[in-house]
Amino acid sequence: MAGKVAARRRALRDELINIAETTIARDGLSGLRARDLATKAGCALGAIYNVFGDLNDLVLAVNARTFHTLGTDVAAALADAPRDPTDQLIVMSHAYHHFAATHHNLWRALFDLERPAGEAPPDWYLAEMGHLFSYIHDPLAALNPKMAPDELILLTKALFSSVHGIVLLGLDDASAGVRSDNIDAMISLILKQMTGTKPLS
Amino acid sequence: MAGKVAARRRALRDELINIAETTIARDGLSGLRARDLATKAGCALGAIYNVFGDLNDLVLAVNARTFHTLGTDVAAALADAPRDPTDQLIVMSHAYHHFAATHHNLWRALFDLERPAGEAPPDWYLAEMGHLFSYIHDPLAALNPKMAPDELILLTKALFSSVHGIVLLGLDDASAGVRSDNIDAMISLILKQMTGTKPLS
DNA sequence: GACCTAGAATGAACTACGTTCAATCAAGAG
DNA sequence: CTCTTGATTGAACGTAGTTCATTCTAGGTC
Repeated sequence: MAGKVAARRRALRDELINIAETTIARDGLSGLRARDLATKAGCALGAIYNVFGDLNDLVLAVNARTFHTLGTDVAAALADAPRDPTDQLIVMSHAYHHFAATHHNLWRALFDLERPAGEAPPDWYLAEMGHLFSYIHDPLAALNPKMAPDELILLTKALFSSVHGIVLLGLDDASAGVRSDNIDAMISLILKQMTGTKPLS
Repeated sequence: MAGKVAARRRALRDELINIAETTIARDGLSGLRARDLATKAGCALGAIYNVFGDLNDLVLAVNARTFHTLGTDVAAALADAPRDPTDQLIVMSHAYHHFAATHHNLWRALFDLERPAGEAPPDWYLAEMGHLFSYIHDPLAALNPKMAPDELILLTKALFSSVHGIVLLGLDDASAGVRSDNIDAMISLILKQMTGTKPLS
């Protein structure tokens, strides 16, 4: 039977990604150990390196999945959001926060995995990032019809980064024991200020 | 001579912090190696552990210094900034960006050093953070005289987090080879939008 | 079905860490 | 000078990721 080897390789690949995903979700990126992985997958230690160049490559595969799910979640939130652009931005940002909070370790792995200096991010990363940006871009364009395209792109990126920063530091506080139900409140506050809506008193 | 030992210990402590600082600045947090440290300091490997509990404690000491310098820089920028609150926020944010860009690895170490889960940040961290927040708080209070104190605190934190996020992702791009002179532009854009100033066309 | 071969699978071994601790050394008291 | 105490030392330990000589096996050939 031709292709049996290739099939096993693919099966092991998926298995390893699954195990790595649950391990990172439970113990964080630094909880991922090659030997544990091999034990859990029922394969030899070296087998991991037949399928992935190194553990970083494996984490990259997990990250691709995570990022895709994140994109799907945000898109779903946008789909049944109100027509109002400001509301759309808020709903998406809350979805981003919700994803980061419920998959904290997986979400952190997206940004904690250190890329070799000066190396470009993988294509799928840029593609998923592009999706997220386009979701944000359109409501912003509706809100600022007269803004120059260049500036609109800058604003899109700035707004994403802002929400990301709020979620990042907010969840950091949360994991240090500081109560932080107010991440959503901060997001709404910023977005309403930025889109010209008056705060709700 | 009493106290000679204690003096040597203090000297070694400072020496180790200095070496760790330049090492992290050059090679990043992950470039810090206990054996290199001992060699450079001309002391035994174990001597490090007479002075610091572990390498994390040493990095914490470096971070205290870094954070203090950061606070000083931002305060200096605020000192010779215009009276206009929006301008003050922009000038401080640019100073934050400038510090992060010129001391990238040291700045990253502030946030990359992983704290044991659920453990509170050290006091000096909270104190320095408090300083930064108070610098931001006052101009914001001037801009929003009618805002409730609670909401103002939330806005302060949200604004800091936003600028932090913009700088973080912007420098990430920069270190991946993407041109990013526009970090300052994004900061100004966000702050002007948020404080109600119309963008400069 | 027996044989052969390419390349996959294996896991002991290697390197590189942080950290420890039994052995060593030196400072100051008597 | 000797003794004692506690600082100092660095070889050794534990735990990582990664490698590669060896073993095994799938699948083609006669």
